[in-house]
Amino acid sequence: MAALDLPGLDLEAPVEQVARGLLGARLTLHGVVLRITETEAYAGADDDASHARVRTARSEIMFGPPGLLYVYRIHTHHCGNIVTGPDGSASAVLLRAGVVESGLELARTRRPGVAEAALARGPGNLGRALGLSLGDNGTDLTDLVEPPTAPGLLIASGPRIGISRATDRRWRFWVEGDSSVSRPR
DNA sequence: CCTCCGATGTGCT
DNA sequence: GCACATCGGAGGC
Repeated sequence: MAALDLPGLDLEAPVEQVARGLLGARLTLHGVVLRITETEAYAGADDDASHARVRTARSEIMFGPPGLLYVYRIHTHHCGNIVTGPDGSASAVLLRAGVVESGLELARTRRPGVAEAALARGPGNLGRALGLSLGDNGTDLTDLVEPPTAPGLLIASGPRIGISRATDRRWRFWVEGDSSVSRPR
């Protein structure tokens, strides 16, 4: 059986399917519980927008077993992904936005003066609200992710944001109408 | 070793 | 719409 066995959420399924399935899931990290509202799927060698289009020290984690945390740095921010797919295949789901359901005070401390709905809006802001750092790379999320409990979410999709290659894939997914979801540029 | 640039966000024009 | 912070990673030499 898979390293990460979550009811109703098969992390070894195709990455775009997992990205959809993670909407409404809850992630607990560094004192904050986040309900995920926006994700993006990234694959391996066949995805020119993915860090794993080439296998390097940075992307190595994406080739590992599902359920691990992949953290990368972009400019002044840290972004978090959940590794998916069988061990040996490269794919991950970028966490783009969420709603802070617990640990609100802590998240506010990390992002002073920011409206509640915007605390984890955008991957960099989400990482900050969760207190992510490169040291979190490789964290086993097995006991830290709870699959969605409320089925029937209205899910929308569109092109991924901020990439210059493989822009034809509609691999960004979000909960329609949720105020925490980020806007395309 | 060196140069270029980014799965971002904010602030200013 | 555009500049820019800020530094690790990727790739060139």
